[in-house]
Amino acid sequence: MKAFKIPEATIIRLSVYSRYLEQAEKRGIVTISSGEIAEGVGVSSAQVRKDLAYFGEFGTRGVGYNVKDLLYHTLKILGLNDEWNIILVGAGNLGSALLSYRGFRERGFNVLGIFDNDLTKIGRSLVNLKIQPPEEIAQFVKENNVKMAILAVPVSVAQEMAELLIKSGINAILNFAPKVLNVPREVEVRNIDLSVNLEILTFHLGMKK
Amino acid sequence: MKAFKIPEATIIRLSVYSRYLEQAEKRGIVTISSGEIAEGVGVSSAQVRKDLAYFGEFGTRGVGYNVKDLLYHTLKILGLNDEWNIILVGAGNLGSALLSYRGFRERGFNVLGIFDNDLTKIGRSLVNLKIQPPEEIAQFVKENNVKMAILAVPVSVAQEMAELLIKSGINAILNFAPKVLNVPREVEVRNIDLSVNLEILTFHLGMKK
DNA sequence: GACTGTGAAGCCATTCACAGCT
DNA sequence: AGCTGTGAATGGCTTCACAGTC
Repeated sequence: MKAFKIPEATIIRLSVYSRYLEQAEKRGIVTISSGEIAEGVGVSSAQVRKDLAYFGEFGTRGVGYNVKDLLYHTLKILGLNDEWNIILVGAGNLGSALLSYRGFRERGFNVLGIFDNDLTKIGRSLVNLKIQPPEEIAQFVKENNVKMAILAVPVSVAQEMAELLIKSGINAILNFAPKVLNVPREVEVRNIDLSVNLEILTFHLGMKK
Repeated sequence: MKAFKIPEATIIRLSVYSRYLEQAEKRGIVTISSGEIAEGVGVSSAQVRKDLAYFGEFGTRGVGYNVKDLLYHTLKILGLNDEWNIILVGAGNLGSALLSYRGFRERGFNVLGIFDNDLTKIGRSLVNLKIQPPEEIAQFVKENNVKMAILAVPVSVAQEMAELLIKSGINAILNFAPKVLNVPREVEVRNIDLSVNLEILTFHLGMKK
């Protein structure tokens, strides 16, 4: 169970399997094969089995996997059996949208606080939450057991805000600023770079001519 | 169509190098080494050289790369020497935010049209653009030379909208719906799955205990 | 001396193929 | 007979190390 090095790609797929299993459970499916999961999420069945094998033996040979059971295990592996309190830093367009993104709520992520250093925004409310100044982050994080933050600020202040977050006790950041954040090794960072994703598409379009 | 098989990871990094070079050029830097680029974007210098080598020889041994020249080449490789007209499908929270995201504009992407199938939204304006019904997509795409679309709709209509886009002549889609889209092989799709990214973080946080 | 470009080596992830269960 | 779990083979990306150039 405590496997050593697990490919990042495996974790990504595990998250996708997990959501697929949720749907399958809702549709009342009791047993599912690696082939059916594979079909549903667009990978090979060997890939599904290999990915799951990093964490244990969840299936029955000749039969398949019990949907409910496998869903439970994938959620547990991903750390989703409990809910997560998160904060949002940056109340601009992107931040506001993320706040009302239903997908987070559905997977157990609660945005409890919003922070922005724009004085004109502080005190205003966004979806029932008052925008607070960055100085409040440290206390808020302690009081509300927050481990993760979504960073949706301009590049110019991204590094500075990341450092403030880390000093405040945050140890995982989902960063939307198109900039490589410099953080201590023990802090987890995932970057979502919107332009890069469009540029990969233009690259491929260019190749086709 | 020249290069053989170029790793997706190389394209992603190329996009990052490109933006880094833009900054370097703005700061007036004329020559730059693979080591400096590497340092700036958080990869190894060998990686930088290898990535660039897929596309040609852009540097001078013993000297480094000319910033302006290399920037030009990276933009060209990515297909960014021209601007791109794109459309947005889905005028919900996420769609609205993406519309006002400055990063797209800065890299030459113009959102020219917004479409949504919510009748209460149609006709309303978002950042100077009138929201149009999906039936208009086909004509709009033809008239405005649109090749790419951003898809920010609920999972329930994502596949259907993707098919409409493809029928309308779109051949690259940036998909935000957490669902695997079924599309013909010649259509390029990139998925940005916000929840998956948070879940990778929770996985890693779980591992640390 | 400094830095690029690149074959070779090393490493990691995916696919194959089949033994092992039910 | 059907499907999982997994060692072995394959394929692909990254790192190494150095020859080549300025």
